[in-house]
Amino acid sequence: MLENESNIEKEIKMIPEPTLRRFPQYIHLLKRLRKESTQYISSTTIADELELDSIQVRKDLAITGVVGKPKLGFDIDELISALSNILNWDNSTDAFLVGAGSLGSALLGYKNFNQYGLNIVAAFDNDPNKIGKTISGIEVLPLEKFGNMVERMKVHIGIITAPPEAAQKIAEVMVQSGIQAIWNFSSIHLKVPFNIIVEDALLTQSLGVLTHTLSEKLKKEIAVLEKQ
Amino acid sequence: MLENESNIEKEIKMIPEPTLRRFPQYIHLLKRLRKESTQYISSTTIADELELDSIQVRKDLAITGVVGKPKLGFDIDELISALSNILNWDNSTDAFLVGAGSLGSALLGYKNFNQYGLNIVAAFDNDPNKIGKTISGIEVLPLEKFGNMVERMKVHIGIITAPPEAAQKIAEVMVQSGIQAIWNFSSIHLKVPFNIIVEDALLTQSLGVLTHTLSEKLKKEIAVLEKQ
DNA sequence: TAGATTGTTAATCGATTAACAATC
DNA sequence: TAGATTGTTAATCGATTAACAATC
Repeated sequence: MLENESNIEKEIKMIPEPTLRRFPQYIHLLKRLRKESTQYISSTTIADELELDSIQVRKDLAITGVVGKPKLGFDIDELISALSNILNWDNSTDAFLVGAGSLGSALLGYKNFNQYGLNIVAAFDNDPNKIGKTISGIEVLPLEKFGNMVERMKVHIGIITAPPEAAQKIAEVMVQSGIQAIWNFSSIHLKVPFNIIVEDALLTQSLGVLTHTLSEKLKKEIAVLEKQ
Repeated sequence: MLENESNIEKEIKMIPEPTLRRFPQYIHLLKRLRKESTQYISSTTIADELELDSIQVRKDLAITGVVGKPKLGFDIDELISALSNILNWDNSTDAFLVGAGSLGSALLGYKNFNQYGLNIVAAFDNDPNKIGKTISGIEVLPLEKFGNMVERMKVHIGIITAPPEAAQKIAEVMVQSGIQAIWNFSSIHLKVPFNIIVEDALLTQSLGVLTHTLSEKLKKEIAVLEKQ
């Protein structure tokens, strides 16, 4: 009972988003290291591998509640299970996907998501050419069935891989059906009630940073050449 | 000549990364609004649409050099072209993709990238079952040909959609071949020389935020129910 | 003109980094 | 023990937000 209360307390203070975003990186690295049968790892090693600051790593890991041993470091298995628990990657959560185009099909074929707590159980579209097709073992259903099935299967996560013009409407259908969290792969900003979680995959954001940084680099190189 | 100098000066001060990451969002919104034939838009409207702070929007837009008109706002077309120029989305940059699995195939099929300055011109893999296949009009070539073709076609961008075990080695091949920027879809952290640009797509990071936030939400709701 | 909006300088906030004592 | 490493408190840094003058 007491332990339970302190757990709730622990969860009340929100994890800073930058920290939360580093957690998956830690998990990936730790799982790789575990295969090499090392039992302990120091914050310095983690920092080196991920090109972070070791103080930052220690502060991040402090949030998990796992305590390290001076001179030894942290128990890798302990870290993996603590981090997985925080991200809820130790449970499998069902999700419905809407938009069975190329990106949607890719996600349906990406069985690795199961490793990260996500289980895509059904796909929907309103294109008659796609409805009825089976992609990676999952049949594409007509969008009209979405609402009923969300209720019946108590699904909480919706994934939008539809084109931008359709995305907002799909989000609204999802919210009305009782979806609580949306993973948005469309490039538009979705407007949903405050209590609905939206996480944007933001592929074009990432691409923008890449194309900008590269063009700056090339410009600088040309500038240097011209000076000579 | 003078103008040229001031241009170089302008580009020397780096754009803060959070700002840079909002630029694609602005472009998406502005393109959508332009279709509705509005010519001007205020920072307040942009902020409302994207759920940002209007002061932040003004500060971001100030970086583009586009000046707004009091009481009217900013010229949408001017903003689009200034932002596109900064991201280098008004040019088309060729890219090679390595890893013709499900995610790689999806990206090959995603013709929208052309709109964002990226043109995937060839795909590579070392799986004999995939080599020779044509995906969305692009033939999958053996990885051994990568180096030669990068040199011949002067390609600067490499995209990694291979499994994590293979990713680091592919990155090294890319660097040796003269690739300058890598768009990394694998979950591992790539180690490359300091002057090579790496941008991670970080799908699992995004997924981690989603699954964590949802589980916290559900926990809270259960806690509230139990109190009653 | 009055009022909406821009653009800039200053204040705040929160994350990162530094410093250092505690520990095995 | 000596030294590497943890964990915490304080300092720094940079982005966000506030305040307000300038402008059409």
